[in-house]
Amino acid sequence: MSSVLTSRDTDYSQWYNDLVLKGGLADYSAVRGCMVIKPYGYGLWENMRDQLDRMFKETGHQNAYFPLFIPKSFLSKEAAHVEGFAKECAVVTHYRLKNDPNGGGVIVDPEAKLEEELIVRPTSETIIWSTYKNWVQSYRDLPILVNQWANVVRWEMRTRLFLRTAEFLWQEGHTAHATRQEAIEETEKMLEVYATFAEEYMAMPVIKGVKTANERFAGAEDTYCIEAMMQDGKALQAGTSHFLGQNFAKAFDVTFTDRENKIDHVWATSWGVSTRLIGALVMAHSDDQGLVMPPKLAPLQVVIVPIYNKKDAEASQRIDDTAAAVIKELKAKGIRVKYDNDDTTRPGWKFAEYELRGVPVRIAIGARDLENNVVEVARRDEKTKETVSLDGLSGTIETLLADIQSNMFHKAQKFRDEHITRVDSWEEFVKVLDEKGGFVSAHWDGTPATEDKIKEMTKATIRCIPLNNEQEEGKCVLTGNASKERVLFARAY
RNA sequence: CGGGGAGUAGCGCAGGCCGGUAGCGCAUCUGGUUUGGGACCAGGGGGUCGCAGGUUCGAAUCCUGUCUCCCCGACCA
Repeated sequence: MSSVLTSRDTDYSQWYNDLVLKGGLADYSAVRGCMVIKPYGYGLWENMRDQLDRMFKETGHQNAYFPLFIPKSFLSKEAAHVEGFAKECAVVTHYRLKNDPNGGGVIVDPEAKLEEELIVRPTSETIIWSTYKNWVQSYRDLPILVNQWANVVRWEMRTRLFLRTAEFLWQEGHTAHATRQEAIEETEKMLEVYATFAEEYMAMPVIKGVKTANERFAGAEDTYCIEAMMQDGKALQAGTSHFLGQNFAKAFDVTFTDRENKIDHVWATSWGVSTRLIGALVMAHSDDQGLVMPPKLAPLQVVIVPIYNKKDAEASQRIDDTAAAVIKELKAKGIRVKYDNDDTTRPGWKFAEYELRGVPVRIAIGARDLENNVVEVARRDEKTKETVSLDGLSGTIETLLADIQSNMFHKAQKFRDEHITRVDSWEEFVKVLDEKGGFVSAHWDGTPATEDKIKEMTKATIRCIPLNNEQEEGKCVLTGNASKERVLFARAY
């Protein structure tokens, strides 16, 4: 074995790194905190992006593009916003280099200092709302439903491949509305889009909820989120949708005249998901043999491996012919398939390699199979193999891919559900967090101070207050004060 | 920024305490045999030992400084 993975039990972090690196998703780069997304990882991102993009378009949004650079003064216009992002901004101060007169290569030209420094966007609310000001006069200019696919930079202290990098790819939707109600509906609608995407495409169950004040986006009135559960029992925020109220409209003076000829500030939302979803996908499904990709997003859904026999050229030809016919049928059904007839690696090597890469279905074809009009079909999720007739094979594979997709979801859902624990005492709370992990459903007195205290004592935060949460009288797990509902705590990425 | 670990061939590592001019596995190249779970045989190529100073006749090895990366924590999507 040339590429052995660390097992999840041995070292979960190392297992994750091994998967990302050896599975061919990404590499470390020469720049601290920044990663190279390799073709296989980028192919996965393209599939995610394309599907999300379709869903955004279906809900009435259009794509646009705003600048990478934001004038420093813009960022400071919304108080909470600048507070939230100031500590992690990259700043452009100069616009020119020159040769070092002392012979030390190039240096920043001190004479090329910018009048106003530019921030590399950590998010685009400010540049976008400064623009929307010019787009909106009347209620007839609303709503604005715009999304952009972009890179952003947040100078994180500690980074992890895909989960937290200094630069990452994402989409950010920014919408403007005439009424509070409409903006809230938009926020909820996009949360629903994210939840559907996570569950139906990533096969990753999520809990929809609202963030507490502590965890809210800087500048939002309400932050909605989808929270997922990883295999090590830690929670991961997979997407957020913010109701921004009139905060940014006020900061950038974006007003409109309504039907009653009254002037009001515009109501806003923003929502985003990032390449972090790739990290979520990896940690939600993969195993000690490597990645496990959900068929709907897998860059490669089916790989066909020929089992040649050099002494029988005629049989090898029949294998190639059969594979060609199978590929034609699969492609006709829109299935992403590859024929790996590279004769420099042997079948066993290929089997291991495609398992590491998480290709959902593998078909092996040898001379022996052809004599019986069958092939060997292996599924990655359950690591099982069976002999399947060549007749109607593409239909069989199509059904199998759908079955894998649904099996992966149900497996992840079962795991997630088993990792939601209701607790009613502090002892239990700490015990469950330490010994079992996962979400802990407990009463909380509703104060930020209590949440902070709990975080300090246990490193657990409130991941969300689930939507449509059951109302139930109870006592705060820490303070014993009255509480009307349970919230979900967890240690999180 | 604190705590831990590591920089020696493309990858993974040994050598270091006891200084003498670098080795193993995998990968790679050539030829051959092979192909149903990471093949085998034979031959070959590849390294200013992270960087900079110092000690010494001589430094991967000792000393000083410095840089980088990974893991854990504080900050966060």
